[in-house]
Amino acid sequence: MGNKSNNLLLGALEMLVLKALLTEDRHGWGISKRLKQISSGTFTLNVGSLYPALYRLEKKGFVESYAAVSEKGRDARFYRLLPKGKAQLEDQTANWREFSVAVEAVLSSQS
Amino acid sequence: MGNKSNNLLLGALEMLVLKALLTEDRHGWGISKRLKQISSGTFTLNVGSLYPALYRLEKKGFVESYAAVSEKGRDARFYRLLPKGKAQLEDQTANWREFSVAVEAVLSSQS
DNA sequence: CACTTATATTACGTTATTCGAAACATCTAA
DNA sequence: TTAGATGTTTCGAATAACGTAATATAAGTG
Repeated sequence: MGNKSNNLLLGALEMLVLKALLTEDRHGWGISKRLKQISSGTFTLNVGSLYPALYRLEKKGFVESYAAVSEKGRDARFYRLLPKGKAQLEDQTANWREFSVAVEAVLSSQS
Repeated sequence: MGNKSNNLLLGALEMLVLKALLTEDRHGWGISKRLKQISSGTFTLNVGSLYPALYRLEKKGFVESYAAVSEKGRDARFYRLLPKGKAQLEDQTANWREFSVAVEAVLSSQS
C-alpha cells in the first residue's frame, strides 16, 4: 500500500482489488486509479504490492486475465472476476466488517 | 491473531494492545482477555503474536514492563503505557479510522 | 527535435508480522 | 491425580507488502 502511515492494509488489499473488478474488467493500472479515486486518495497502491496481489488472485482462481487494448490504446492485461472470486469477496467483506466493528469497539471503549 | 478467518489484524495488533493499556497496567494474559471481552470474542490473540508485539512495543519505548503479582496471585509481567506510546496510540487510531472509512467507501461503492 | 509525463507491466530482494506449536511453571478444583 | 486455568517464552515457517529499478510506448510541451 502506501498511505502515509503504512501497513494497515495488509490482508485487505486483495479484497479491495476484487471489489474493483466487480462491476467491470480492469487492468492493474486501472484498478490502482479506481481505488485511489474511490478512497479519495487514501489508497495509492504500490506496484510492488498490486501486481503480486493480482498474480496471487489468479493463481487462486479468483480472477482470470487476458490481453487487450486499454482505453488509451495501450497493450494491457485485463482481469475478470470469476464466481469463486465473487464468493471470496463476499466472505472477506463480511469478515472485514466484523473485524472493523470489533476494532472500533476496542478503540472507543472506556475504562 | 486468530479470529476464524485470519489475518486482517495485521498492523492493528499493536494499536489494540496500546489501547488495552490506556486505562490500567496489564500483563500479556490480561491484555488478551481484555481484547477478547471487548471485541465480543472476535479477537482471540495468539500468544505467538501477542508477546512478540509486547517486546516490540517496549523496544520502541511505547510501553515499559515490570514484574508483579497478578490478581490471581501469580508472577506476571505488567506493562505500562508511556507518553510516547499514548501519542502513538492516538496517531494510529486516527490513521486506522481514516483507513477504515476508505475501505468502507470502496466496499460500498456502486458501479 | 528533445524531454517529460502518463500509461502499463515485470521482477527482485528485503523486511516485518503473524501464525502454529511446543515447552515450561504453578495453582486450584474435581 | 488429573485436568484446567493462569502466565510466559521461544522457534521456525509462511507470506505479504515494500521499495526500487527496469522496460516500453504514446502524447504533449518547450
